[in-house]
Amino acid sequence: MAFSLATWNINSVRLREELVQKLLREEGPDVLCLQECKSPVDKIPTQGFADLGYPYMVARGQKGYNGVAILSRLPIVEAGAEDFANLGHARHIAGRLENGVTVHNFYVPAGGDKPDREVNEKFGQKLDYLSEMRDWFKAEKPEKSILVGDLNIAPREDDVWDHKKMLKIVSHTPVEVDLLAEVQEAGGWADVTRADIPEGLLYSWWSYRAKDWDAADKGRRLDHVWATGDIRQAAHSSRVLRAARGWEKPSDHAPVFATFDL
DNA sequence: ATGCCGCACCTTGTGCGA
Repeated sequence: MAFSLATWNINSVRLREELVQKLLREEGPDVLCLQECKSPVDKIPTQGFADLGYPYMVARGQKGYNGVAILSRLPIVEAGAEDFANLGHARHIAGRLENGVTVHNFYVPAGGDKPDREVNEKFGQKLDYLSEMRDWFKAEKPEKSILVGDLNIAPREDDVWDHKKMLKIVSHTPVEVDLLAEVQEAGGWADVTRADIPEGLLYSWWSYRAKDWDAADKGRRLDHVWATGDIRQAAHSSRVLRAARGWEKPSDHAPVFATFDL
């Protein structure tokens, strides 16, 4: 069975209900993982999604901030949710498909402005969150699993518009990039997007503050699709739907897609 | 160094995103 999957930081699922529906109608991924829903679970507008053929959802939510959801055409059973670093935030949900594949959907803390945990508590929380992800996957030894989400780190030089300028900017500092590599190593995760698209600049986020995001193209690749080693070869057809960043009242993130033959 | 934009809410300012 082949199934397609997308991950998208939606920046309010209620405000952008119609954009989610547009994506489901026009692109039709079998599974759509959303981050920054900014909604309690019982206020997520599920009816319209169900009407489009997506009756299954597992989610974690809270009022105003964070929030993750997995929408699916395929039956999905909840496999769990973790609260790494004990932040009390809705940043992770995992679900299992009937083919035995587990999907982990993450919204890693952004980390604030200054990359120094002595003066910026949020940066410390980001590092702690990643460390606990690493330790958890090291113990868990995930198999037949996909990890997606807004990891809020652009690891490679060609994942940012200017590597040297970004070295002290949160999301591309060496300490974050190294920790993300440790998470990857601990879970045996492969970067599906970069296996499919190994060369060249590739972004999934462009700031709202840039006047002309498309022409300036000062982006970062913050949104990721990973797979465990046992299924990494089944992945193909990765792409970033850059056009979605140009939709009316857009999210500042574009959806990232992959297909798995399993 | 700051502001730029845009979200939700304890809403006409504030905290957060990154």
